[in-house]
Amino acid sequence: MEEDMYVPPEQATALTPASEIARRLKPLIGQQLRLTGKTRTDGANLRKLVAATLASGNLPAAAKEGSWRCVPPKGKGVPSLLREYVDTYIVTSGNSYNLQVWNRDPSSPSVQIEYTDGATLLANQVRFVLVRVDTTSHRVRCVAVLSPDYIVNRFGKFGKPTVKQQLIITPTARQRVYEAPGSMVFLPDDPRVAKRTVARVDLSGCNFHGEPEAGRLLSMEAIKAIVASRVIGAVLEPKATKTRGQALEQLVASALGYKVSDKDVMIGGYPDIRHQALEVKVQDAPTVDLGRYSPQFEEEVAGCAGFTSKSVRYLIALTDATTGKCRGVVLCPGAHLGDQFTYVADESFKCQRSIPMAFFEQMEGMSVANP
DNA sequence: TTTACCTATCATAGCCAGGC
DNA sequence: GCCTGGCTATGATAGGTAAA
Repeated sequence: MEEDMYVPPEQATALTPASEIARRLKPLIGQQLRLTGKTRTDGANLRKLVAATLASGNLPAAAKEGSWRCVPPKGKGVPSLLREYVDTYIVTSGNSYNLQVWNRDPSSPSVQIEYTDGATLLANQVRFVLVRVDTTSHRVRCVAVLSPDYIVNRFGKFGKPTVKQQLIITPTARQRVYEAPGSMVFLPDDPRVAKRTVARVDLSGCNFHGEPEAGRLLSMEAIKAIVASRVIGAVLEPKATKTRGQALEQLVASALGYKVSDKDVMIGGYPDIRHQALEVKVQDAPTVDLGRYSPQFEEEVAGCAGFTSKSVRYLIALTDATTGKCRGVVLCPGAHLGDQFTYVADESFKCQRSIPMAFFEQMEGMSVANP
């Protein structure tokens, strides 16, 4: 049964050796795995395929209920195929494969599974099963079973963990914004910030990436008026996912009175329009990626003196997925985002390591362990 | 069983350092 | 100074699960 794959082995020492795992996964070579193009689906299908293949052979005995526990809260970052302590990854196209390991540092000895007798399974013991699938024939081209040590020795260390904070604007919450007066949910600055703001100022000579300046910080009310006339109803090309954010940034910056060139908006950063301590986002999907900073946790913002992640102002434009038309706007200091919407409970992080595609070319048609 | 919420998945854009 | 490739960050979205 496949569901047994989600229970660790009775003995931490009873795991099938990597070389044997590779041998058992040999039948996958040439097998078809229908790629849907939906990343999450493809990843899940691969995991099921590997689970079923392993489950059809000899597995270590399953641990008894109550004899073990997942150490990380909610099992975050623990490999999914626990019985063989394996995580699966799908490799498709490109010149290199970006191996992304979520919520654990793959080369650290941090405890993932703890048995009541004191035995443990550690993060650096996980076996990585990388399966390359051909994007046109949808057939498995090779399987590599790798240990974290091997990956580090051969390709270098995993990169610095990158943090991702998320906020959810549910369809219901989105509807509330659409139906709010002026299609806008608006909250003013904290009084401490408000007294540093002005109602109007000529910004044409300023760089919007510069630090906020006394006397040149617009009040939220002023920004609100500009947004109402220039952003609500604006169309942000739906096809250009990655550039829509820049398009909005450009639109807002010029509406505020800055002189903006294409080059200016290419410079990312937090907050986007630092001179106004204003972070700008376009959303047609519910998940808002906040990136490194989240107003849920107050932090000084580097290069934005006097502001923290809670006082930085957020402008979130909610657009229609098909037309790209902006149907509502949330404009408020970061501190208030949480009153309206839901934060994803914990922050997530990932460690990345790129692996050249040539590595997989070498093992075409093979299933090997730490070659 | 169905729905709603939360999280994990892979792709890729954009930045940056090192080589020429 | 330009090009290349690796690293980091951001992006949409479906799977998974808890609640209804």
